[in-house]
Amino acid sequence: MPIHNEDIAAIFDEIADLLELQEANPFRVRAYRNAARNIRGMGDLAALLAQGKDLTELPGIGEDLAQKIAEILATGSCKALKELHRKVPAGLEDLLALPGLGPKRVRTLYTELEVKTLKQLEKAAHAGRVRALAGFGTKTEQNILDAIGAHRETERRFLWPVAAEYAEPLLEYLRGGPGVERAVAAGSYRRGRETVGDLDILAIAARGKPVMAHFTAYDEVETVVSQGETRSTVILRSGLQVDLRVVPKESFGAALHYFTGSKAHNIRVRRLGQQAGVKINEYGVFKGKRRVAGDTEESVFRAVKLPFIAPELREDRGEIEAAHKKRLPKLIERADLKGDLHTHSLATDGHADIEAMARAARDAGLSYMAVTDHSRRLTMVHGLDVKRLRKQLEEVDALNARLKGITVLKGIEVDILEDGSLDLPDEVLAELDLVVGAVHGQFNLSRAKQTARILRAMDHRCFSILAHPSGRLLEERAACDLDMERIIGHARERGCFLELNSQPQRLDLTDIHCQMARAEGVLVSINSDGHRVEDFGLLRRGVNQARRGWLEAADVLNTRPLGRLRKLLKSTMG
DNA sequence: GCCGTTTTCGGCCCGACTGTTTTCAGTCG
Repeated sequence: MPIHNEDIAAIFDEIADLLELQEANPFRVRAYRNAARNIRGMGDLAALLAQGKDLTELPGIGEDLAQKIAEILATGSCKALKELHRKVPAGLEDLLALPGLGPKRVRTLYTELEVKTLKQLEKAAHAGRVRALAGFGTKTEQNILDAIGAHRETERRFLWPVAAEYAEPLLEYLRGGPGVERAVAAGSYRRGRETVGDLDILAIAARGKPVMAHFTAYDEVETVVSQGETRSTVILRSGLQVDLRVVPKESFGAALHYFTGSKAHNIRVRRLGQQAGVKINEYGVFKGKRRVAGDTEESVFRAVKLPFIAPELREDRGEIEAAHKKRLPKLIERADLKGDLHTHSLATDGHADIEAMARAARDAGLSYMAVTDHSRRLTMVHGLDVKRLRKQLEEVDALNARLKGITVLKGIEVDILEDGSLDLPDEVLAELDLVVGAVHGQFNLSRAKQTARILRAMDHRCFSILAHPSGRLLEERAACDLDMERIIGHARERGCFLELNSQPQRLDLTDIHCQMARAEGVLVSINSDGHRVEDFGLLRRGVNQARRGWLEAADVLNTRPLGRLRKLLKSTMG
């Protein structure tokens, strides 16, 4: 069984939980958590180890953890974890997942009430036995019951555009609040993550109290979780949690930096501050008691001798080191895109004809658009067979003769069949400007088979772009088990391209895979996969993901003007 | 358990809110 980074990270997190319950040295606990977090953002550890790489060179991994990683990769498990499980009752660590319960309280619950499971905890709380414990009270007891209830409804994350639907009106509302000078979204929303767990909003006002009263009075607020003068938390009817922090104007930059995160990035920057002899918090940068910076984010970075780092990069994935070396990427912007290489029309499952799509693409500032309808295998959407595809090609010729300011390219989103062959014969594929290949079924093949399937498809002499490579649908369907390193390497050898699909549920490639593609020199195509005229607006989401993946305009295929693009495509078409 | 332009020991990011207290511990982000 292949061991993934996530498996190792999960074991380290579990060890951290169990150590906490034993009241181990908190810094030791943190070391495990840091390692788990770092591992989630790294290249495949199994492959690194197989290459003979010294794991202690990785950040947060020393002798001990390197040895544990090797052990997990070899055996799938870890003796230290089993050892801990012998000392801590099974299931106890699950209680830590309840908000409001940390290691101290869970331990008390166990030693005083012999509570080991959620069910036992619920029973004890109902019986009023929790409130009697030292340090607990009736309020805490009720909070525990509420938390158990909320825990049953599985944690929900919101796709970024969904979060935006709640965030933007709320920001407008807050801007109209008493004494509010500014209100902006920070957190993972500002970093442009694929999904947002809760919304962090930062407001500038001289006095916090009236702003908080205004905030909690918002008519979509269902629950006020906490309310202070500088920080409050509410839950909206939609289930979205919103944290609002209010700071004075001179603290805006420091607060924006701090609340934008990520946590890992912040810790790095604060540590740099310590080394430079300053203290960084959300109110500013301080030398002793004197504020030396903090009105803008730039001033905070300057205080630790760094250039401005774009929010999308702030994940502690090398941005600090790159900034030090003045090697930060000049991130791609939406205006850099010259075309879109994956769209649909009425011929299959699109909602507009090719002409309407082309006009919309032109209105979106693009100068070319490939129509890439589905192939015959997808009978559900009336996929194109050879005859219908040839008819579409004639239609495109006629359209190009007529349309000004936009060129329609001839393409297909051809199904990659289970054995890696393509769903249409070579002769017709060879008549196209580009062939976009995609997997639409048999997502559950083994890693070896799925990878081989895609490699074989890429070997086809007409293959241009691999669309939505992992097949994942956020919050719905997991990614296929794929060896992305091999696929990216193969794309480089073959001279073909990988898609970053801009549909909010896909955003596939991931940010990390974009970074890998860039490192290998494989161009990424940012496509809308548009099915309706409005869908060209989604390209912003794709560009955002590309920025999170460190891509510059030069790393993206469809930033090329049409002539250059045609040459690149031709080189893939045997 | 990790780490090092204060280096092999002694640090490890920092502040706010809640609920319990009556000056603070626990938890969270």
